[in-house]
Amino acid sequence: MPRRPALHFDADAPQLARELIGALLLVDGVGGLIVETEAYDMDDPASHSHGGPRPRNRSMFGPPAHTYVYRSYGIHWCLNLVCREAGHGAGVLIRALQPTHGLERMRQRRAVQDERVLCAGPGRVAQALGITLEHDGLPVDQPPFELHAPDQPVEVVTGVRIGISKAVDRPWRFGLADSRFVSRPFASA
DNA sequence: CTTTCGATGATCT
DNA sequence: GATCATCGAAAGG
Repeated sequence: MPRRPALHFDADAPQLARELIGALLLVDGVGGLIVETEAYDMDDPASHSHGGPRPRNRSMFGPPAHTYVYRSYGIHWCLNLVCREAGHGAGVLIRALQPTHGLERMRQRRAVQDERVLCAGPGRVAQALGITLEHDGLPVDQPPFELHAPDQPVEVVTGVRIGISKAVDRPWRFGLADSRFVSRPFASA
C-alpha cells in the first residue's frame, strides 16, 4: 500500500527535501512542481546556518515552514524552506521547478522562451517567481505563497549537491526521476 | 559538445 | 583579500 505523500516541516532537512519533490509551489499564483531540492543543516559545513545564527541566516533559525531568501553571488536570489524546529538552522533549497502556472509571467521576468530553462536552477526559480529579500521569513502556507503536497507518490532520485566546496559527498540533492526540468542531470542508475 | 570567466555584493578570514 | 548553495556569454575542440 503506497504511502500518501505528506510534507513534514518538523522533519530533518533531507527528509523534507525528499518530500517536497512533486509538490506544487506558487507565488502570487505563478510557479510549478518542485523537481529538484537540496538539504542543508547546521551540522553541515556547506550550510549558511553552520556556525550559528547571523544577520543573513536569521530566518534559517526561525520557525519551520517559513522561507529563507538570500542573495547569491551578488546577483541572484535563492529560496529555501525552513524545517525542524526554530533554532535548528535546517532548510531545503528549492533548485528547480517544472513550470505549470503563469508561464507568460515567468517568461517576461526571465526574458527567455524555453520552458525548460525557466526555473532550472535556484537563481532562475527566484527570478521566475519574482522572489526577493522581501519574501524572506514569510510563512509558506499564506499569501503570496502556496504550497501543496503531491497528490500521489513520485519517484525520487538522489545525488551530491551542486556548487559547494565543503561536505561535497553528502547525497543531499533530490530530484524527480527522469524530469527534464532539473538544473543538471542526475547520474543514472 | 566542453571549459572558462566576468558580473556583483554580502560575508568571512 | 578571498570566498560564495549562480548564471550566461564567450571561447575552445
